[in-house]
Amino acid sequence: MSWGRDEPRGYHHGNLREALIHAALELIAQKGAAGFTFADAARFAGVSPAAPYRHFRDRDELMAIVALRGFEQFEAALARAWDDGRPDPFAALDRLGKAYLEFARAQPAFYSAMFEAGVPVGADPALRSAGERAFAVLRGAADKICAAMPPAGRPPALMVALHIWAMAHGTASLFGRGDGARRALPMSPAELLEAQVLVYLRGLGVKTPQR
Amino acid sequence: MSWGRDEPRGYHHGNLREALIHAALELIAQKGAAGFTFADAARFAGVSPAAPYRHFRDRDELMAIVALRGFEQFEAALARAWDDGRPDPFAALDRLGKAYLEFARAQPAFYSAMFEAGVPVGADPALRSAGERAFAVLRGAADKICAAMPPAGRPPALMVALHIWAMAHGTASLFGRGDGARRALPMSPAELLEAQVLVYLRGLGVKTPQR
DNA sequence: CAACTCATGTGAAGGGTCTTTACATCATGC
DNA sequence: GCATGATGTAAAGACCCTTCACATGAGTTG
Repeated sequence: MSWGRDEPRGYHHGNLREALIHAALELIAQKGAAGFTFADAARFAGVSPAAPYRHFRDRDELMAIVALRGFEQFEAALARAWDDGRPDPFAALDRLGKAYLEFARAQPAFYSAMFEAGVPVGADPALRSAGERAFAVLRGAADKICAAMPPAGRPPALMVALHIWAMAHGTASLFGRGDGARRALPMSPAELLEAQVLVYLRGLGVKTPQR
Repeated sequence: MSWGRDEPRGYHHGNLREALIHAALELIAQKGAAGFTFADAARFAGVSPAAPYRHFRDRDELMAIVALRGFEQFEAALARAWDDGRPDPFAALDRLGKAYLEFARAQPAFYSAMFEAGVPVGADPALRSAGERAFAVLRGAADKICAAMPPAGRPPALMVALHIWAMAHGTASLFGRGDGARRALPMSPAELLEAQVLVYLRGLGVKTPQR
């Protein structure tokens, strides 16, 4: 793949829109969401600083597109991990948590754009709905977890989904980012989250299969 | 209080350092951590764009100072809420969670600088230690919670502290920020966190006094 | 009290980014 | 072929970042 300015090209780039998105990912990963500049992306793609404006209203719109792509990939990664709750919802939930952390670790550019760059997720309908779809995976998992409980005293699945989201997100944000400089932990983020979710499930009264 | 450029002043400002910190807080709260500029802060304080360089190496250092102040205020707010676990550790823990959320809601500028602006907390020793002191409040709370459990099967207090931190931080980051545009919830962030912590504590096997 | 010194603030300047505008190039369809 | 619209360029104004030489005046010292 070649998104940079390796080969010479004619007056027209041919695929500038995609090239700019990839440039943004590369640059955000390198220098953080704040350090990334529109002109940088143009330079990276080998075009003039004005060219990006043919494809995005401004830097913020490019950032929002990156966040949108991020939510789509995030949803795909979570859905792949959840795999419809196979072989059982608890093993699948464990994979789901690990996938959440893995995404935050391996895709810092997407994660920043989605959660830290101040992109107004609620404003853009497309972005909002992409976020909803990603959350829907968690929601589906919570449904199956709740369905495994006796109907009496069964908690609202939405609440359980929000709780799982908060645990995964908190763990990822505090301990699971690439920098690692944040804190020396006695255990890995994945172990920490797994233990946390297990305690939480026990608190819900769920019988998790012991291993 | 007057940190703006209300009254005229002589050649020297008299308290520029503090004025710039307050300007930064004001501007970050208004326009976000990314939108805040060094020149803006100077204008806000009524001095030339070069003046801030007499007090801070660059924009990043000012941001780090804001984060430092934030951690100090955060620690104070958490300690006040925890109040050494009075009247009982569970009521105090509930206050602690609410204080965490309240800080994120009422002090978005501090919160952004501390957790979202990409300030390298691990790098600066003063910043790192301020963060540690804030966390120490959670750690102390976890100690008392664990002490209320039967010694057999008592979990590591550090792990419990990290779990509580992750829950509070995840809830605050996802649902508790000022914008509110993020998601319509069936319950308030405070209720959500309280329920989550209660479930978690039950999972630990703690007997929380019923109300 | 006068002179000195140093912290603090200014103005100007170079270099970078953001964004718009008029213009250049080329792909596409008729 | 040729018109047309999409895409890229160059240039320009406004703003920010940062440094430098210089100005000011507060505190110290004899």
